Amino acid sequence: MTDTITTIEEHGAPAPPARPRERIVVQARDLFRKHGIRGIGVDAIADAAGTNKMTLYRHFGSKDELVVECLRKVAEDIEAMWHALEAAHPDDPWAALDAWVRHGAERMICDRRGCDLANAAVELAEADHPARHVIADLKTAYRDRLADLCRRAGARDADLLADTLTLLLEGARVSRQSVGPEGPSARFVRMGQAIIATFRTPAPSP
Amino acid sequence: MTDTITTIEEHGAPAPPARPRERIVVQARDLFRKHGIRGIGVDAIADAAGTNKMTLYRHFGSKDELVVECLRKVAEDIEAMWHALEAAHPDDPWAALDAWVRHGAERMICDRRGCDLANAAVELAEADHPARHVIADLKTAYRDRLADLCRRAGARDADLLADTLTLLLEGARVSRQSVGPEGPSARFVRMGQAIIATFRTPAPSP
DNA sequence: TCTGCACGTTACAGACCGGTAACACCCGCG
DNA sequence: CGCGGGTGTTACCGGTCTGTAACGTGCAGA
Repeated sequence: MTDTITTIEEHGAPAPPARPRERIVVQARDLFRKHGIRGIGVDAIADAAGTNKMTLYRHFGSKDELVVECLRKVAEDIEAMWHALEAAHPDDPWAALDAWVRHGAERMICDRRGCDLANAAVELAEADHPARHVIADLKTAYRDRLADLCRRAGARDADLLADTLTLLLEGARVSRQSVGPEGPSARFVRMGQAIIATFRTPAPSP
Repeated sequence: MTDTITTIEEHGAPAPPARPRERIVVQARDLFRKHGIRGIGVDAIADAAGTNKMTLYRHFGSKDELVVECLRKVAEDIEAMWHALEAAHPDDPWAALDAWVRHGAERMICDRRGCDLANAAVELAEADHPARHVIADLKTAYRDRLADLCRRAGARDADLLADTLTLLLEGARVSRQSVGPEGPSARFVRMGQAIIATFRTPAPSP
């Protein structure tokens, strides 16, 4: 019985996960994020995961498959975020919307790079890349979920509000990569809250 | 006196420009846009420009230099857009703002890929890439120009309006690459006009 | 103890990339 | 006519990339 296994088994898995497959995905997500998908090679990913290229290719038939798997993991994180958000504000959709805005801003603070999904869409220019369907599906699901929240809140035009907030966040995250955190994205929270307030009143203009 | 030169001299330069340097830049912009900067090689660019890699390297010391030159050309187009916009609405900033929104939407219709500057910022993940300064400067200049227009129009909070519109357009162009033209970006004009209207009234809420 | 399976290691293939060297060519200009 | 600069051509270098082959190893479970 080696130490490596006992230590892992003892306290969950806070450090590197035991199985090579998970370690690869974790490291791949990190490195794709830092260097871009085209900017890092599978060899470096396997190395960072403490394994080797051969094992990587035994789990993922190609680099593209690994990319898709990483995007799916991103989706899981997003799903968890939604659950936490709705659990924190079960009966107050407006508060949930406000929390969504603030949460979006918080995520931006730590990250120099923006949204993994959007970045991948930009980087993988080929129109038939296998990741593109995944990206489109996830982004659409995200918007629909936000629209559902707006609808439950009784916003004036829930779909338009959801679309506006979606573009605002998307823009903030990409703007950060162009001009940094001091640019227009710095006032994302104020914008979001102001726009939400606009959609809260029944009908201001005739 | 050869034909090639006379024809060019006669009717401006609608077809391929005469000099290899310009042809290279034109083709590079097109191919960078279609395949991404990392997705196309200098050899293919030189080929598309009807010349060869050696000539390309005689004009541009490196691929990065060519990238920077292309971004500068993008800036020239943006400059021309601003001139046209302000010339069309010399004394009506609100109309100019509205035209800006509609023009932004028009540019999106034809383009599957979004903003060259933002795409480059996403793709060139290295923090010290020579193109990053160019991108940041141009994006900042763009925002400042929009803010100036908002200020001249007498908007309630000109800077916040400019930032909001900037993020909205940025988001629309990147969203298109994720979910296509039927996504949230489809209603960019409505959003922009609604937001501008909000900033036009003196102060709606106490 | 034996067997099977996941994993590690090394080496390699084949392609593409950015960038350079050397040389031939053509054409305008003096 | 000769000259020089911009251009075309070919070949090449060294590196990196994705992906594969072949073989060795160590552990787990029967």
